[in-house]
Amino acid sequence: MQTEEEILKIKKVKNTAVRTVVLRHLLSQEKAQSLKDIENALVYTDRSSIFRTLKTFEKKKVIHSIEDGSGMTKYAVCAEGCNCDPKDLHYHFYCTNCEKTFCLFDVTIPNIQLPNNFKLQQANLVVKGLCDNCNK
Amino acid sequence: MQTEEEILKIKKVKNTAVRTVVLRHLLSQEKAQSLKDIENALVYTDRSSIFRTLKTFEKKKVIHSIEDGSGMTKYAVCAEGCNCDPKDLHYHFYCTNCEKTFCLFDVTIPNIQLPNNFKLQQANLVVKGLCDNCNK
DNA sequence: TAATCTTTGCAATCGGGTTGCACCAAAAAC
DNA sequence: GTTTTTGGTGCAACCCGATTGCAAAGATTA
Repeated sequence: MQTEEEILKIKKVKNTAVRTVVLRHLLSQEKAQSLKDIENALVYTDRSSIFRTLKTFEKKKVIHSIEDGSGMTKYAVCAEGCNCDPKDLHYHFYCTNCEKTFCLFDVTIPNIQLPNNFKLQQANLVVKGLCDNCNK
Repeated sequence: MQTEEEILKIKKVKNTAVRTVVLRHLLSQEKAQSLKDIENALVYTDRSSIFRTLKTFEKKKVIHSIEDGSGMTKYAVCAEGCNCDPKDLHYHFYCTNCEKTFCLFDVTIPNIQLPNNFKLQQANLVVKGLCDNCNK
């Protein structure tokens, strides 16, 4: 497991106080975090600083963003060696009742054959419905 | 081709002035329309009335909504016999440069095998990148 | 006709995201 | 080592799509 400092060094992002705590928070959470999640966790850090930090992280591929159907963009730390390639995609299942998001790692996604000369940058595959707990 | 009145009758939605013009507009457009699109087209109709009309239409399955990656919810009239089943799904491709949305009807989508007892209601499969025109 | 329910228009609000600006701290140039 | 430059931070304000409270107008029922 890499420390925050190591990750930032590898990804060539200057280490600052805000960046360290934001990255530490993201690393400590199991689930992808929204700006609001981070804001609530880091009460002494300004929202816009967190926001700009996330944008910086995303540009430098420290983290990637996820649209999970909840309406809020979520962020998660890239795994080691992750190039944010849209290859290892997975569906997100968003329960419209309990508002939880599930990552459907087991559902395979075929190659998306785009029309000629279209370039894939990102894919958000969001399925909405009722989870097992709410479907009773 | 059904008239607005016929569609509303079939779907058991009371016919009103606003509903007729909103539905007529949606029927007249090739592309799915956002609230703002409709607002711009129907200058004398109030935004919140259009909004509530869209919500009513959606509940009564006159139209369905689409998240195409543009950030604005779009609406389109259900085809005859459409139950808003998430069967005849297709990907949307959103060009991050020119901000146009493309429907990728030709890209087949396999059955999404959800975990036990999960219920599919809706799917938004949005692929983002550069379209052929912008990928030069 | 009177009472009730629904639709409509207006204004206000909400909430996630974003930006302008001044201040401050670190890095680079002198 | 001091000055200049660059970049990060905090605060407040703004943007914009979506949504709601409320009262007036219209339709429906008793």
